[in-house]
Amino acid sequence: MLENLSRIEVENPVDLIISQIRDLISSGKIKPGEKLPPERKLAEHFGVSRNQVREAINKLQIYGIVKVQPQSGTTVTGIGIVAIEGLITDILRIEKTDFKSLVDTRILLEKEAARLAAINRSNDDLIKMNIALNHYEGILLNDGFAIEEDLLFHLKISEASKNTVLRSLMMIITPDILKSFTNLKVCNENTNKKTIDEHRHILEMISEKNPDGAIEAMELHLKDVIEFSNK
Amino acid sequence: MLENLSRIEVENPVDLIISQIRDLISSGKIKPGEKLPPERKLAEHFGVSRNQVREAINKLQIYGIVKVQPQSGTTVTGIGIVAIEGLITDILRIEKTDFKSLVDTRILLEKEAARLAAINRSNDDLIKMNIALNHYEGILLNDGFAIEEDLLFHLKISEASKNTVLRSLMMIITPDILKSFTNLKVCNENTNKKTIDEHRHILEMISEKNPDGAIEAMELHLKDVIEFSNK
DNA sequence: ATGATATATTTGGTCAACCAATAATTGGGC
DNA sequence: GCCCAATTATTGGTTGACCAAATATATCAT
Repeated sequence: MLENLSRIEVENPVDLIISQIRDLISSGKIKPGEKLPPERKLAEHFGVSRNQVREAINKLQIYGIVKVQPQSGTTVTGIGIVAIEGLITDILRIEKTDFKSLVDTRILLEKEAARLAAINRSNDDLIKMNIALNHYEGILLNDGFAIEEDLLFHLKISEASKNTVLRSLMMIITPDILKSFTNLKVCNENTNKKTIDEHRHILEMISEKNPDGAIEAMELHLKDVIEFSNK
Repeated sequence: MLENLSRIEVENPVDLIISQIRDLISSGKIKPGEKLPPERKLAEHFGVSRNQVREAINKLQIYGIVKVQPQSGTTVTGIGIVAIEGLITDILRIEKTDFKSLVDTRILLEKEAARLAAINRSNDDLIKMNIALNHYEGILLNDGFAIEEDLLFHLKISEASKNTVLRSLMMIITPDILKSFTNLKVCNENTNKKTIDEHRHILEMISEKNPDGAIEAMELHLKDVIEFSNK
């Protein structure tokens, strides 16, 4: 009964440090290409432990804002100035990404993935997609919902597209899609039979190496989601 | 003279630990929702320090594979099973992204961004894009190259599209684009005047709220890059 | 004065010990 | 026998000290 009360969200000290460093960069005190102050100085300046500074720098490194060179220093990447423009704040409150943006972008990627898969798929890809699809159907008919397995099938399509970047991007947004769908309860039980047919149709088009047909099939499949996101 | 010799790339121990944990999950020894063994046990089992395990878990957390609960334990999230399928291996060899995939995907995103920007751009967006464009031209005419500023202009377009996810994805691939361009020396000085005109044309189309025109202009602008990636 | 070499300092990386909050256990009271 | 509180053990978080490599400085021979 208590889990729906507003959760007291204590601001993570590491995120605060990230913000501080972000300010250092965006205010122009440190320009791209220049070195960040050493971890010890930063720790002293912010009045925190060095490990927390290290953790913050680690995150910044993962996002590509800075590059650490062992035994030398941490430099602000040239692209940092690009990412700083808004990426970090996005990461800190990633839940604010609106649902429509997510769906629209997903559709953009999915259609292209289906098109490329129809062109580039190997026989091995076909087998893998089939396995994923059968697995999805099995779970769906038993439990009534199988969002994860659904998305897994879609990921196999992006794999078959042979475009590694497209696939990576699909993987990046997949968790968010899953989260949103679960939260908003998009899945609808009485559409199960329909979605299975749609999936089979997509796979068929890819199998036949029909790019336009694949796009069309994917468009049809995602139509419900589009409508849901538009309301 | 030595800096171009093949650098001996020692596999990062933290990445190795990530692989190990990935295996623990994907092999089914730990299922979504279940707890990961405590950090101390993992450290002992892998024969490494606890800090390294913590760092690995940190990364997994950033990518949403696991969720750490202080003083309680680290649980594998539901989405893990999807992400585990390949996301981690992507993290480990992110540099293997091939150039063609990168360019193709970029074009897909850029065209959609231009289209949406032509529909959704505010007057404020126009001002920002203009500033970015002028800044780009200034640097270009002085130094002869301004890839970063170029990409900054493109990012402003994705901002004007008002699709936050699309913008985030653009930001994610931007560093890789920059890296590839620098490595392959795609930029060509005698095309400077041309690219400036192309940029102005794109901005014009967005300003006029002409989606199709914006797509076309962007296509034209990226034509050189497409040709370069196809050879 | 200049150059190379040896030393000292600074750097990020690593580690083991400690802290506070939580979960599990145990003991007592009803 | 059952339930609740006090205690103990376990958890992730934090800290300061130490390490090896890279850099800056000083020293000395030329």
